[in-house]
Amino acid sequence: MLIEKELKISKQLPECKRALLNLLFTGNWITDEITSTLKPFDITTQQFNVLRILKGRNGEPCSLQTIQERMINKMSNTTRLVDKLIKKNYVEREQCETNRRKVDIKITEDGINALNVINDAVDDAETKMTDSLSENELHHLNALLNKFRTKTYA
Amino acid sequence: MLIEKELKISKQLPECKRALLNLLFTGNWITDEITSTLKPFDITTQQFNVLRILKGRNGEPCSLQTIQERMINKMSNTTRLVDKLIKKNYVEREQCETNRRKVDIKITEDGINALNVINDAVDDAETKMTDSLSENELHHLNALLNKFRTKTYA
DNA sequence: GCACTACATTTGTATCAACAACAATTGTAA
DNA sequence: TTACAATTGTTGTTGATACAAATGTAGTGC
Repeated sequence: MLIEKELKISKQLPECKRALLNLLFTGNWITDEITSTLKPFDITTQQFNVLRILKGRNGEPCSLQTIQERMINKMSNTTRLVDKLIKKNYVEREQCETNRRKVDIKITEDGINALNVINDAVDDAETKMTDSLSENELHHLNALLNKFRTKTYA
Repeated sequence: MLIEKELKISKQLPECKRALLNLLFTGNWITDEITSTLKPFDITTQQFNVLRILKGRNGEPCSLQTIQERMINKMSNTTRLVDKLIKKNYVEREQCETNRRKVDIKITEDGINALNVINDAVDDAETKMTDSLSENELHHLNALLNKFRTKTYA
């Protein structure tokens, strides 16, 4: 659907403004879909994200800083986000031995199990969300987005 | 830049997951840019958005519901968002005469003046942000995004 | 007019996020 | 080995946000 129609904008926008609105709107759309997919599992998208990052490291612990770097939305307080996951017994925290400023965060068995279950639901949702584009179109979209974020220096 | 590199993901993702990450990441990137553009003007992106919506109506008042429909991210509490704008003297609120359940929100002179100034800054930022893509590529991107959001029913 | 439902907005509450101040640790260099 | 700067994480405060319940208004059938 045309973004102008979606947001009930009467006049036609220049292509660049339209692209920005379209990106923001589509991003929110995806966020909403994933949020509601995760709702039954009582976990937020950010918490889910952290679990995925930790699992991606195959048991290797991860500092808060490393987690933050890899998050889709860089947030200002990873400490408290991890606190939530500790309360749920999905991750463990301990002081890093080689650099005592750091904290090692590790995913627990419980966390891995939970993540496996949740991942199935999310995979489903993700597949459905990208249904309308062909593999080729998705590839093209990715290329455009990567290029989009390229900073051009004058 | 490749999204895998941006988020330091070691393995290659399937195209569909990559597209979703890419969209979310790019959306956040845009939000961050606009947020920092607006910061000196002491206004949030959502408040700015509401002002733009109201100005787009050329003086015609607008109910809360109408505003909500047209916002990029549908939020749960437009009342308090408008409260903030009233405090700043950018908008006025009065009960709608024809339907007293509704409230008419109108942008004030102050609001229009502020918006004009802010718009210049935002236009600049928006132009810079879309610099890396050609008009043609932007058009293509828009087409893909519109298609992306098409729901396919089985 | 009265009960009933739908609608539009507001309010209460709990949670979440941004920002800044702080503390602890490490690295470096006189 | 002391001094100073940089890194890493935590905590307090304040404001924003989501969700649910409540309020007030309109329309509809009787």
